[in-house]
Amino acid sequence: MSKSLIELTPTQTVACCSPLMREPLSAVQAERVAPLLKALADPVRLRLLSLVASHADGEACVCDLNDAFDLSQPTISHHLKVLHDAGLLDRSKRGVWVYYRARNEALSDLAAMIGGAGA
Amino acid sequence: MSKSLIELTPTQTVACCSPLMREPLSAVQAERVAPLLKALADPVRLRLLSLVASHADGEACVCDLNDAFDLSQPTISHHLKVLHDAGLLDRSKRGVWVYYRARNEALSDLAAMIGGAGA
DNA sequence: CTTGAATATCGACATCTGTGAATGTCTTGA
DNA sequence: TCAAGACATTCACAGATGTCGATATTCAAG
Repeated sequence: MSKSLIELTPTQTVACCSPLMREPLSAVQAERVAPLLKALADPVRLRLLSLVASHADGEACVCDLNDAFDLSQPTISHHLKVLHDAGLLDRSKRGVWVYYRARNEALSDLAAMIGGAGA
Repeated sequence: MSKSLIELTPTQTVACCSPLMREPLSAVQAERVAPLLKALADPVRLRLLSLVASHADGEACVCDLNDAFDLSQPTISHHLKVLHDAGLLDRSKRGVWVYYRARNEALSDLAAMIGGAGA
């Protein structure tokens, strides 16, 4: 797991719980983490991310994603962009089709910082 | 850990990764999880929650929290209410003072469902 | 080069959200 | 009973967000 979201302090070595509950988040840290949560904090985006992440090859074509919702194509495109801009989805274009892939590292980092360990 | 956020399926027994990446979230599940993330998805609330969670006795007085921010008292009160309504903070009044306590279970449930296991 | 299909971008709109000033509600102490 | 302090609620407002229709962009096929 990468250590990008939170700078590790010496105390970390005696990890007892997630960074969130170990010591107060600095304003800077909070400003860095909040956008990721904001990107996740929407029912449609949660389902989109889950659809992509749980898909066979770990990636999914936008054409498939569009059909899974009762929303317009631009709206789905918008949500995918939000997830991509937040660093939660990777994008790759092959021919006319665009495939998105979940960035598992980003997800587990986020999970670790929220409620990590056994806490 | 409680199992409130996501109903467990038979597949769960062969857990390989978080619910989010194991299989597509249903619309109902997404609608249930999103509000929690929404409550967390704000820099001020992240710091508030972290302040409370990492505080000595696991709880903190509003009077202390107010001083930690350059925001008006009503604004802090509002954010605390959002966290409380989402089920992330417990509230207890003792005398004139109000103490908030982090609901660790809610946090670890959330973490588990986002990026859980080793994924 | 033109057509058609797959995505993205733009413009507009209603709704939601973060914030502060003013005010209300409790509770303690005099 | 009154005054003062701790916290919540209400009101108002600027800015962000989700959505769609229309349009632009990119690519493959013919």
